Amino acid sequence: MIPETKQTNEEIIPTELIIKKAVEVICGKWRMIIIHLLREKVLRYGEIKRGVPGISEKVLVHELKQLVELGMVEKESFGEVPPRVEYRLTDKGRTILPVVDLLKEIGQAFM
Amino acid sequence: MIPETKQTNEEIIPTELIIKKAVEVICGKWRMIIIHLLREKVLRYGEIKRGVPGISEKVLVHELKQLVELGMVEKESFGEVPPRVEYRLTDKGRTILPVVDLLKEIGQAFM
DNA sequence: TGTGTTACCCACCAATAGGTAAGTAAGCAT
DNA sequence: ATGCTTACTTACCTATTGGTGGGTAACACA
Repeated sequence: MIPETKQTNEEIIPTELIIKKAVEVICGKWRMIIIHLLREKVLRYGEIKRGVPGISEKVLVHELKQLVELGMVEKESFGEVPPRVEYRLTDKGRTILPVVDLLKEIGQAFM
Repeated sequence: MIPETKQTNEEIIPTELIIKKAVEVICGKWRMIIIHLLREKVLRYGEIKRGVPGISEKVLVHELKQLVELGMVEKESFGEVPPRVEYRLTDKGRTILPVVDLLKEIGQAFM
């Protein structure tokens, strides 16, 4: 059982740790749905909320914060009142769109 | 926002529900690691346990049960003492190997 | 003055996931 | 008799996740 993953001139991280991290990143009841929503459009907070029916405000705010922290989403606040805040996928966020697509394929088989 | 997924002559399931189900199926701290372990070998319970360091017995047993229920893993008990039990990936289980591979690629970027 | 708007925050609660440590069955070797 | 082996089970506990229902800022408009 030898770690298979190489990083040029850097430490070698065992596959299981990498998978664990990736699972951390993509999991959560709503996260992939939010990413999927943001796939083609820049959306305001309220638009995301309406696009993810069933999610609570607390969780949506928390998810968006984490997605920003992870570098997957960018937040832009315009200093207006009432407030206007826009969220858009970053390039890093786009790297997980293939996962979303795979999930769409695979999910069918388990319905 | 029109549901994009068609099933010939069957009900149309909204994309978000499919993604949600898929996330349910693949999530859990250890599940993808177990699947990855079983990728090329049929393994006994104890071998899996040693291959997933850190997992508790309770959780491992529970995960294996769920994977069997989901049809992703097959369990074979030989009526021996001390017991011998083998676990192997099913074809259905193999359908999520592409997800594991994607996770391996993506996980890197978030380490 | 009062109401609506929007994107939040907060205190509290419930459900689920995961961890710990002990025990069990049944046979074999000592 | 005793202990070793293996694949579990059980009771109990903690941590994380998610949900509920309220509040707030700051301005525009009636």
